[in-house]
Amino acid sequence: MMEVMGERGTAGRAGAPRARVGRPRATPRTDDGRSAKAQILDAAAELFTTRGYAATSTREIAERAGIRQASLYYHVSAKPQLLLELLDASVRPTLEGLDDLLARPDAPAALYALATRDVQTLLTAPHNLAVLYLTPELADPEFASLHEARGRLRAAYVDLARRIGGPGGADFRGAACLQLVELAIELRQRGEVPPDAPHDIALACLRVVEAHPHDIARVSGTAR
Amino acid sequence: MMEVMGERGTAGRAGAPRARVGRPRATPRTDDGRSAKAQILDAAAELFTTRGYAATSTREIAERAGIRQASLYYHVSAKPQLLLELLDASVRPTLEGLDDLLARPDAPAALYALATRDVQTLLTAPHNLAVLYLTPELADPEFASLHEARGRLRAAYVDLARRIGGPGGADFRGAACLQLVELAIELRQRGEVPPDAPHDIALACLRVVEAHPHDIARVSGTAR
DNA sequence: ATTATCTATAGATCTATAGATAATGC
DNA sequence: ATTATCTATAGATCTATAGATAATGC
Repeated sequence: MMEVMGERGTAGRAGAPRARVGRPRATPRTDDGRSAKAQILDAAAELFTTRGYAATSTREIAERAGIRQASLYYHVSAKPQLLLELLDASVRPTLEGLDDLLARPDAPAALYALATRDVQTLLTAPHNLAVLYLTPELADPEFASLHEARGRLRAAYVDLARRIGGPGGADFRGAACLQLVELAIELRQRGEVPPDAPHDIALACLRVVEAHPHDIARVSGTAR
Repeated sequence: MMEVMGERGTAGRAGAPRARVGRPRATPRTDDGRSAKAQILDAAAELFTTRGYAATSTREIAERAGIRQASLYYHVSAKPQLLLELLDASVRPTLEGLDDLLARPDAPAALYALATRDVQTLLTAPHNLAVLYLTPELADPEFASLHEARGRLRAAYVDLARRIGGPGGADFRGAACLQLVELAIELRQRGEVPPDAPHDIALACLRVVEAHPHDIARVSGTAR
C-alpha cells in the first residue's frame, strides 16, 4: 500500500521531505522551515529591540529560537557579533543606491526620494532595530562600521541640503533631515505611524532645508 | 596657643570644618564636598550615558563615587531607582512653566520659546541622559511616569502646531518638532553642537509646522 | 564523516542583604 | 545613639567552551 511520504520532519509545508541533518532539537517546535541562523537572528532582533541589548541574555535568545543556550555558539561566535550582524543588515538598504540618488541633477527631488525611501525602510524592516542607533552600547569600537555607515547617510543629506541652498549651514540642515527621517523609529515604537508618514516626513525635510516653496510644491505634486 | 581649626576632614575648601559623620571611606579621594548621594547620581549618570544602563554595574558606579559597592544601598534602594531618579530630574525642567508658555496668545512665538528652551536644557544638563529616552530598557512599567512626562511635552508641541495651523495633521507636526528638538541629543553626543543650535532648531520647528513665512521672520527677528 | 544539536560546567560576574565598625553628636 | 561606611557572602545569574550524541550523507 502506497503512502504519502511527508511528515518526516516536524511541519514541512509544500511536500518538502525536510530532512534535517544534525542531532534533533530537544523541544522541536512547529518547524517554520527557516534556517536556525535566521531563527536566532530573528529572536535576537525581537529581544534587543524590546528589552535592550545588554538586558537580553543568550539564554533568552536561544529559548525563543527553539534551541539550548549553548547551541547558539555553533552559529554565532559571540553576543556582540549578533548585534553587529543585525544592525549591519539594518543599515545596508539605506546605503544602497545612495550614489545614484546623489547623482540626480534635481536636488529637491532627490531629497524627497531619499527621505521617503529611508522612512519606508525604517517602517517596513522586520524589526525596529533602529531604536538602538543611539544606544550607548554602540560606543564600543567593535561597532565602528555602523557609525561609519550612518555617517555616510548623514553626508548624503548634508550634500543635498547644500545643493538645495538656503542660508543656514548645510551640516545642520542635513543633520536635521536625518533626524526627521528617524522620527519614523519613534512613531513605529509608539505604534502610531500615520498612513502618509514617508510623504509627510520627506516634505518636512524639504521645509527644513529651506527649499524654494516652488520646488516643494513641484516635488510634492509630482509625487502625488 | 590658638590654631586655625580647618583640615579636620579631607579637603575642605572655604574653612568649613567638614566633620563627616559615619565610618570613613576606605579610599578617601580628594573630597569635593558634594554629598555621597550627589556623587553616586553623578557617577551613575556618567556611566549610564556612556556605557548604557544594563551594561553598567553597581560596582562601577560605587567605585567612581568613591565608595564600596554595597555602600550604594545605604543611599539607593535599587539600581532601577537610580535610573528613574536621574531621568525624572532630567525631564522635570522641560515640564516647568509649560502651561504658562501654552497660555501665550502668540503661538509662533511660544513655539520658538519652547523649542529654544528645551534645546538649551538638553545641551546644558550635567549629562546627556536624554540619549536613554529611546532605550528599550525604559519599557518597564517602572518608568511609566517618564513616558507620561514625555507625552505631556509632546502634547504641548502638538497644541502649538494645531494653533499655528497649516494643512498637515497637528499630531504629526508636533511630533516632528519634538524630534527636531531632540536633535540636540545627537549633536551633543557627537560633540558637534553648532553655536546657534537653539535658535536654528527652533526656526526649523517653525518651518516644519508650516508657520506663515511672515510669522517666522517676525519671531526670528524679535529673537535677534 | 559531517552536521547540528545536546548536557554539563568552569569561571566570572552581578545585585542585594547581614552584620560589624569607625566616625560624630549628645 | 546615630550615621555612613565597611567586609563578607548568598544566590542567581551569564557567557562561552568541552565533549557527547543523534541525526543525515556517502
